[in-house]
Amino acid sequence: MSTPCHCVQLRKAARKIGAQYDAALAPIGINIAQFSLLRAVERGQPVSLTELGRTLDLDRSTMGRNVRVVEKLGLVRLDRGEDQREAVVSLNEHGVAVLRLAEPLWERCQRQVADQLGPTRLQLLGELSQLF
Amino acid sequence: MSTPCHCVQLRKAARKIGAQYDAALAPIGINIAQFSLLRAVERGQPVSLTELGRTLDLDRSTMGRNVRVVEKLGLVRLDRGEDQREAVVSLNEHGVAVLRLAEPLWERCQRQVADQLGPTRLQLLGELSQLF
DNA sequence: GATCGTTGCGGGCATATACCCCTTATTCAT
DNA sequence: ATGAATAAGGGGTATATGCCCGCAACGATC
Repeated sequence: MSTPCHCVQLRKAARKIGAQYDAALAPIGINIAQFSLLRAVERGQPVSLTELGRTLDLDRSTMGRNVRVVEKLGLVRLDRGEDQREAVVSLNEHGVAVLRLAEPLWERCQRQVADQLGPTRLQLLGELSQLF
Repeated sequence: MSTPCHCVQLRKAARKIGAQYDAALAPIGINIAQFSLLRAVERGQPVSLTELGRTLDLDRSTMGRNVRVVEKLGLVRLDRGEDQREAVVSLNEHGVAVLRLAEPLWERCQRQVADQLGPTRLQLLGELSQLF
């Protein structure tokens, strides 16, 4: 019979786990994609959209849109870089505050997921993301 | 320092693998989500949107939209069920033909991905999707 | 048979994601 | 120095996905 599609399996797992993280972060009004973005901004700030895209391995245009969302939430500032083509992103105070509030929620969820999966399968995730 | 987020890792892997399947299926004009949907329709036809959503573990409204896409591609037929509330989906001839064409492309990609991952990680991936 | 709770869909809204094309800015080779 | 190639963004388009709300149909109960 038909083997399950590896891709479909992976997407399903990603959806389910994503929903867990989203629920964990919901109390402060951000989701896991936004949390991940804010962390990347904090690590690199001020950082261009292209650079962010490289870091998070997302399309440049996707970055532009995702950044616009957190900008609308009032969490980041967008400026022009020295290179006049670049749009550089940094956290504003609100963004920093939200990130600090989010971190413990994220950590708790991260631990729960780790428990759900167990060490072997958890290691798989790291290996998978390395492979690509 | 900051541990990588399990969710972000998973999403990244899913994006990357998804892109491989999408590229493999591109010659016949469908993507992996649509392929997966067409297979589910064939297995269950005629099948209601709610039932499909349960099978694929997707939100009902998502199913409605995804089905509309393959309908626009001319691959499925939508009818009313006996229960007048139900919209039931079946493949039309074109849908069957496309599915038959897609299968070998999908299988090749599936094998390539399996090789990339190796048996151990592949097994873990199966376990992972079972967890949900 | 009228009513009420349940179920199935569709539409609205929002986000994440990718691709393509266009404009503008920078860089590089001649 | 100048013209070509390249890089950064922005906007358009499209799909996948989820939540919420409202409408319509169904079924059980009175």
